[in-house]
Formats: sequence, C-alpha cells, structure tokens
Amino acid sequence: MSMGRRIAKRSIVGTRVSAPDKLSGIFCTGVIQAMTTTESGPGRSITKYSVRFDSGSLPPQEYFKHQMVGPGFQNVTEVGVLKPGQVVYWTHQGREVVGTVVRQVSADEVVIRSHWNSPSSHIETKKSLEEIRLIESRKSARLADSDTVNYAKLADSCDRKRSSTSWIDVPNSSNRKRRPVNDSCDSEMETENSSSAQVMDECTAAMVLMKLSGSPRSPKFAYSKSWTDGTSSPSEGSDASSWKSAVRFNDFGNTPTPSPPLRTLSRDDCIQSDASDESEDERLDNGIISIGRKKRRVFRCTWRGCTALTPSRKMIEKHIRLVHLGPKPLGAMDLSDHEEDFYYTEDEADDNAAVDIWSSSVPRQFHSYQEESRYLKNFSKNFDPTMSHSDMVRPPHEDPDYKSTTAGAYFPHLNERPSVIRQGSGRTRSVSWSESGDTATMKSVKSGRTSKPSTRRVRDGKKCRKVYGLEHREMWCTQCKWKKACTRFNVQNLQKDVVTVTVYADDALADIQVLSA
DNA sequence: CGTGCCGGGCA
DNA sequence: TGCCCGGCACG
Ligand SMILES: [Zn+2]
Repeated sequence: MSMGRRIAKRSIVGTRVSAPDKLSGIFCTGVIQAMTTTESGPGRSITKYSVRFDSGSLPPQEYFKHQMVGPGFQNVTEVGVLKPGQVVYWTHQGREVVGTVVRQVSADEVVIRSHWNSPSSHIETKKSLEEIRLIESRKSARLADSDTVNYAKLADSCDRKRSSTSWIDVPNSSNRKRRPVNDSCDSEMETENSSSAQVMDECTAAMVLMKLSGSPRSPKFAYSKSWTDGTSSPSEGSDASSWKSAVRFNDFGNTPTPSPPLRTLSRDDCIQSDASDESEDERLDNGIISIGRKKRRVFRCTWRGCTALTPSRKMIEKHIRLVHLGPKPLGAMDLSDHEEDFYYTEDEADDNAAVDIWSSSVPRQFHSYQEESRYLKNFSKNFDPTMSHSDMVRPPHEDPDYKSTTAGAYFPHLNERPSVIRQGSGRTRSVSWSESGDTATMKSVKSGRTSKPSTRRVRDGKKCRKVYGLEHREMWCTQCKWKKACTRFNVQNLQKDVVTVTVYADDALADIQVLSA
C-alpha cells in the first residue's frame, strides 16, 4: 500500500515475453531467465533465450528471439498466426481486456471471445492482430486490477539476477518498446500482478483444451453481427458478490459505445416497471445477450465524465451507487436518499444510435480541474477559484505526494487516501472525483460496416497533467512530474478513492474558505 | 499535435 | 533513489 511502484531499469533478462508452447503452438507468457549465445560460424553467433513460463506446468524452454513475442522481440502481427484458444489482450475503453482466440479469419484478423471476468460471457468480436497483445501490459495490469494476489507466483517470477552473458543485446528493430512492457518483478506486493496469475491459468487451460479436443468452440454464445466491428464490451451488471468485484465490474461495463448488453427489448419497450428491469438484470448477469434492432431505453450516467450507459434503471442505479456514490450505510439499505436519481438520465435509442445519443448529451460537466475551477469561480465569487472543492479533494490521493508540495494546505487530513467519504444529506450537493468511466475511448475499428462514421468520444483517461494542467505542475503526482506512470489517477485509485465532498452547503463554505492558495 | 509514460541518464 | 527528459505510441 505504501506505494513504490518501481520503475526498474532492466536488462533483457527478466523481460516478459510470450512464447509458443511447442506442442500446442499457443503462446504462453513467461519471463526470460537467461540467454546463451553460441558461435555459429566466423564472427557469427546465435542467441537463445530461456523462457520460464508463468505457468508452472510448463518447463522452461529455449527460443530464438524471432520466436517470441514481447518488447524487443516480435509483435503479434509479425507472428501472424494465433491458434484457437490463445489467450490475448487488447485495449477496450482504455482498459485491458482478456480474451481467447476463437479462430483466425484472415492473415491479420482473428475472432476473439472476451472473458471479461465471467467465463460465461461470450462476446465475440473480430480484431485485427495489430490490436492484440499476447502479454498483459503492465500498465493494464494495474488498470484492470483484480484483487487476488498470487504471492507464490510473484515470488517465483521475481528473481532475474542471473545473466549468463554480459552483452546486452538490444533486441530487434521495429518493435516499439512501449507496448507490452511488463515487469515481472513488480514485486510490490499488493494487487499488482494478480491478473497474470489468473491469466496463467487461462493459458494452460486453453492449451489443455486444445490438446484434448481440438477446437475450443463454444456453441452457446450469442454471436452478434452488430458487434463484429470491433467494439466489444463487457456484459454489465454484476451481482456483487463482493464489493470489489462489483465496482470493478461495473466500471468495466461503462461504455459509451453501444454497450453489449444490448438485447432485444421485446417487452421492455413498452413496459418500464422495475419488474422488467429485474429480469433484465438477471439475464445480463448470466451473460446471455442477444442483440436486436429495436428501440430501447437506455440509462446514462451523468456523473462527471462518466460514460456509463446501461439498459436498465436498476443497473444504472447500481452503477452510480457502486462506482460513484459509495455504499450506503447498511441501515438505510432500501429506503434511502435515492441520491442516484440525480445522476442519470433516461433515453431511448435504437442499437446503433446508442453512441450518438451518448455523445450528444455528455452531461455539462467538468472535464478538468481547471474547467471546474473556472466554473466555480463564476458560480460564486466568494470562492477562491483554486480552492474549489475539486482542488481540495482530488489531490490527496496517492501517498506522500503532498508533503513537500507548496500546496501544503490541501486538506492534509485527507492525505491518507480517503476511501469513501459519505456525508449526510441536508441541502448539500455532492461532488466526487471518481474518474471511473471516463477513460472511455472508443475506436471504430476498421471493418466498420455497422459502426457509424462519426462518433465523438470522451477524451481518454485524464491524468494529473491533463487534470491540473501544465500551469499547476506542482499539483501533479510525482510520477507524473517525472513523466512516469501516474499513480494518482489509476483505476485502482479511481475506483477505491471515490471522494465525496460537500460543497455549496452554507456550512461548507466556511471550511473551504479557510484554505487559500 | 497533446498525452501518457518507458527507458535512459545523471546526480 | 530522486529527478529530468528524449522519444514514441496513441488517440
Ligand atoms: Zn499523476
């Protein structure tokens, strides 16, 4: 928890790569644990890399660099062939998604089925190899965080230290570094690497399936043509068995894109009782999705920057509750403030129009710290612009960031990562900083036969730089200042640190005014 | 072209 | 370890 997300400067040894299992041909992730070079003639030598797979069931094997996929090695396109069952990653809505290859349809396209988090959700999409990664990106691992941590594995994969030779071969060419850069030794306990653990299982599982059957074709997923344009999405609604997953899942579900849970609303078109919502939720929870062409109601979250769009009222409320507002006190369980009602609107749209609808009504909300500052300034001249609640609340995320900052006045008491600060009702208005959904980024992948040409999107995930602006560099988190991965506005924080503060309340004024820049 | 941030490099 | 920055992938 005490942070320390290290930025290791490593050599080739320790690099995360994905190499094909000799038998199945399925790429599995692992770490380069050694490399050996042997003379192969006059002045020529060949280097082989020993890869230790994440999956314990696979013995380490040696590969040439052109056989592996990873930073400095091949990229997926170069490999060109992905076997069915191959676990792949790609970015959707700014987040990394995991899936498996169903089949390859052309030289550079494969049909993949996203896993999201429930194996039962079968959403198939066609993706070009260019968008696919075989290694979870470190960045995404953080973004797509999951809770369980496999310490054993972490420990296991963290030992680099052995390097047979001294010459560090700066790998291959064309391959950009950025991509799947993954640091197996991110040791930093805590959530960091969990997903890879889970992935390892999927990987081996996939191989087992391959070996046994031959083709992992699941006959029971609803294949939707309207979704083959690459915009896949998770199935919404989660039945929060645990809070964590609920939040996370929900977050995933936030999509400005015609979110997947689009099914035929036979009766919902006319009925709008909670009862129908009920069943909707259930169907969706089961991952059963069918797509239709009709008019349908959608509920859009109007929370600042959030792009969530759900097919049912219940879901949107759940979303708002979980993602933005935070849990309500147990006592007030059912009969509550219905505060959620303030943060969503109801619309009607047909499947394809979903996007447009969404984009056409992005709530009048602030998209940056500065923006809001400005707004508040006008709103009430009495407020010191930089003292808007936003200023106050947002920064204190993260860790010891604010210690030395000139802005020491920023709610120092909030420095210990305010989780969820709920406050009573009264005539106050809540504002919070959950960035959750707005990392939305939609990309109309080629082959867009279904997608509408012009679709506006909501800027990608804002980080300190964007949020505070260059002029307020002092407020950035240290990592941002150093041009490193932002630690303040990463999903973990965003999800967990939903800070809520009261503003506009008379009594709050006092508090706010005390602090001046 | 702005952003986010990896990899390097330098105290 | 901080701290800075070139440079690049993406949007
Ligand atoms: Zn930051």
